[in-house]
Formats: sequence, C-alpha cells, structure tokens
Amino acid sequence: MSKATWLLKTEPDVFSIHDLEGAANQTAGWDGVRNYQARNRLRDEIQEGDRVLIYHSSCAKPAIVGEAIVTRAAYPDPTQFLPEHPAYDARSSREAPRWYQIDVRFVRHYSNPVTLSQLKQDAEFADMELVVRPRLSVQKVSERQYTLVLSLCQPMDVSA
DNA sequence: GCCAACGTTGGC
DNA sequence: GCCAACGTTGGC
Repeated sequence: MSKATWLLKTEPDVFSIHDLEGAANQTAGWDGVRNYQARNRLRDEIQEGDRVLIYHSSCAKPAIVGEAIVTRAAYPDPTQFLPEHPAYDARSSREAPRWYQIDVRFVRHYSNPVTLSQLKQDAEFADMELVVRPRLSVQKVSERQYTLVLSLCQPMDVSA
C-alpha cells in the first residue's frame, strides 16, 4: 500500500504545529473530530505511515504550516467519554464508540507556510478539497498537489 | 464581529 | 424521508 497524503486542519489557538512539536515524543492524538465524513476517513482510510499536512485555520494567516506522519491508525477517541470534556458525546458509549482519532508525530515545519491565499490564486489547486470543500477537517491531498505544495513551501534549492 | 456555507437535528 | 430551524465553521 503506497503512502497517502492527508491534510488535517487545526486552530492554532487550540492546538498548533508548535504544540505537536513540543509534545512528548513529538506525538499527539488527533482527537476532537466530531464530523461524520471526517470521522469516516480517520477510521476507515488513514493508515499508519501516511503523510499529513498540518493546516492552521481560524487565524490571521490560514496556511499549510508543516508535516507530520501517522504513527497509529484509528482507535476510539477517549475524549468522547469524558463528561467534563468539551468534545464529550453523551450518545456514545465504550461498547459502541462513535468517534475515532489517530496519532500523529511531528516531522517538520515549512520555512514558507503555504497560505490559503496562495492556493486560491493558483489554478493548479482549483480542485483541491481545501478550496472546494473548506469546512471538511480531514482532507485528501493528491500526489500532484503534494508535490506542488513542496515546491511552494521552501526557498528554491538549486543544490538539491 | 459578520455572514455564507453547510452539517445536524427533530417534527411531521 | 423531507425539510425547516438551528448550530458551527472559518475566511474575511
């Protein structure tokens, strides 16, 4: 199975790529997803070893800010069982969990985050989910789109 | 803070 | 199962 690429959105005020980098083992559970389509992708499609682009939303400069890697495939999101937690779901149960999460590990920051504004201006990204369906929090990224993101996220390196 | 887009809920 | 009401997201 070849490695797939995903884009995960997060609000940096709540959990940023810097928080991921600073976490134990630079690894964190991607919890709190409460949308069925996003849940289905987490649960059914994302595999250990897949590549993840981290996107910062609801902030001054919405952008793809770096990369992570999936270190654990889907398992029940424990926050759904915690009554005090904002992501608690009274309709879920440990016998029939409703929500799932994955674990991701920090890989790197982009020296030049790729902004939403850039993506919108570039016709190459016209069919990217981030542009077409911006509210979905777990998005697929094609190989071509990933390659294009790479070409934008760092200064030109002629020695490479 | 506004508001458009869109997901979810619940009455019927 | 439809659809109106309502809630949330997230760019601007």
